[in-house]
Amino acid sequence: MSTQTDQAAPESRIPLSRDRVLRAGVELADEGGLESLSMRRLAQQLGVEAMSLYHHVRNKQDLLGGMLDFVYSEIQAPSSEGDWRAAMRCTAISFHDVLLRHQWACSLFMSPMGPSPARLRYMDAVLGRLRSAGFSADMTHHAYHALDSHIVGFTLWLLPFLAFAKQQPDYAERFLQELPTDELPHLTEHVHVHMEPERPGDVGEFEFGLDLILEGLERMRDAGSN
Amino acid sequence: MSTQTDQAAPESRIPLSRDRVLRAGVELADEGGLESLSMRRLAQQLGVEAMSLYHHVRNKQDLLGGMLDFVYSEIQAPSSEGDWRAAMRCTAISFHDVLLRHQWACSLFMSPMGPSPARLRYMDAVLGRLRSAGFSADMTHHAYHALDSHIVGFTLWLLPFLAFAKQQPDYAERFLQELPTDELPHLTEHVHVHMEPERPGDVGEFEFGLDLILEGLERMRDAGSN
DNA sequence: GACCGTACGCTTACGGCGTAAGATTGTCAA
DNA sequence: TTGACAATCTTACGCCGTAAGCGTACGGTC
Repeated sequence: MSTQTDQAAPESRIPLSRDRVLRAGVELADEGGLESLSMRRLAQQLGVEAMSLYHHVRNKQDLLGGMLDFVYSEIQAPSSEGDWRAAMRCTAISFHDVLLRHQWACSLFMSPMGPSPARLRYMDAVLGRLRSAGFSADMTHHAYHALDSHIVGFTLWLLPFLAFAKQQPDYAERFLQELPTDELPHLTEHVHVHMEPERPGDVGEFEFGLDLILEGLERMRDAGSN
Repeated sequence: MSTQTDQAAPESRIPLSRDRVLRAGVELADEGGLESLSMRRLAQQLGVEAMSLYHHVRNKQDLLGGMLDFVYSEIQAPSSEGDWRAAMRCTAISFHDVLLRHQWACSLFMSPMGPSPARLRYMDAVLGRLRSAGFSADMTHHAYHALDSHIVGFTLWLLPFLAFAKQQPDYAERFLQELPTDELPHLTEHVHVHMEPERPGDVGEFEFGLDLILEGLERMRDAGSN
C-alpha cells in the first residue's frame, strides 16, 4: 500500500553500530574539536536521536575511550628488523603525525579510562623492540617513558600554536610587537628563531629532541652499565 | 539603628577581587579537578552568586587562564649561578612538582589562551639560563623544547595512573591479573618493573629522562657543532 | 498464520552548565 | 540629602549528559 516497503530513507537502512558511532565521533572531533562533540550532535550526524547512541556506547566516557583506542590503532608499530633507532624514530614520528591528525586525542590522555586494547598493543610492540635491541628490562622501562613523554609533551606544546597560526597567519609578528622586548630579551630571541624560514636539511624541533633521546639511550646501552 | 553598621556577616565584608576569585578557583580545582569547577560552585565557595564573578573575570576561559598563570608563577626559576645542569634540573623538578600539585593545569596546556605573564617570565628565565651556559640561539631553542616536552609529557603520562592508584591501591596487581600475559609479554614485564619497590639511590623515572636530555645537550654544546 | 522475546530507535524529562540582560543594593563624593 | 557608580543578585535562555519508559520491527517457535 502506501507503506514504504523498499524506498523509505534508503541511507538510514544502514544500522547503527559501535564502530559506526566511533568513526563518526572521530570525524566530528577531527573537524571541530572535542567541544563540538556532543551526544546530540553526533546523533544528528548519524541521522538519529541522541539516546539511540546509548545502545552502542555505555556513556560519553566510553565513547571517548573507544575513539582514543581508534587513534592508537593508527600508530605504525616499530619494525622488528634493522636499526632499532630507525625503527623507534619511525614509530615516534608516526605517533606524532597521528596526534596532529587527531588533535583532540591529546586532551584525553589525562582522563583515566579503561584499558584500550590498541594502546596496550602499541606499548607491548615498543617495549618488545627495545628489548630486542639489547636493553635490559630496567633500561627498556626508562627508555619507553622517555620516548613517550617526548612525543606527547612536544605535541601538546605545539598544538595551541598551530591553532593560533591557523586562524591568524601573522600571529608571531603580532606577538613580537606586543612583547616587552627589553624585559624578556631571550623570549624575544626565541620567537625570532621560530620565525626563521626552515633551513634545508634542518630536522624539525620534534626530531631534534627525539634524536637526542635515542642517541643518549644507545650510548647508555653500549656503556653496558646495563 | 537596627541596621547593622559593623557586625553584619563579617566574613562577607571581604570584597571579591580577581585575585580572590583565582585563588578560590585554584583551590577548588586542586581538590576536585577541573570538572568540579563551575562558575556556580566557585561562587558558592566565595559566598556569592555566579554572575558576580563576571565583574572580576571576563568569562570562564579568562578564569582558567588566570589560574594557569598562577600555576606558572609557582615554578622556581633557574639559578643564574653554578652548574647550568643543576640549575635546569632544579627548575624542571620544580615544574614537575607544581604540576603534581595542580594536576588540572596539564589539561589547560592544550587550549589556546592569551599570553600569561608568568609563563612568559618562566620561558625567558629558562632561555636566558641556557644562553648564559654557552648555548647558541639555535641550540637554546631546541634545548628548551626538549626539556619542556619531557616535563609536560612525563607528567601527563603519570597523572592518570596516580588517579587510579589513589582510589585503588592494588590497581597494578589487578591490571596484571587481567592482562593476557602471553599476548603482551613485554607489557607484562613493564608492569612488573613498575611494581618493584624503589631501590635506594634510584633516580625516579622522571629524573632519568631529564638527565638523559641534559647530558645529551651538554655533549652537543661541548662538541661545539654550535 | 499466530505469537512473543529481544534489539533498537524515539520521546520526554531532569538537573546542571555558561552567560546575556536587567534590577537591586551598598558606598561615597558633592 | 542626593546622585553616581560599581558590585552584586535575579531571571532567563539554550546548551549539555543521561535516566526512564514507549513503540516497533524482526527472527524463531509453535
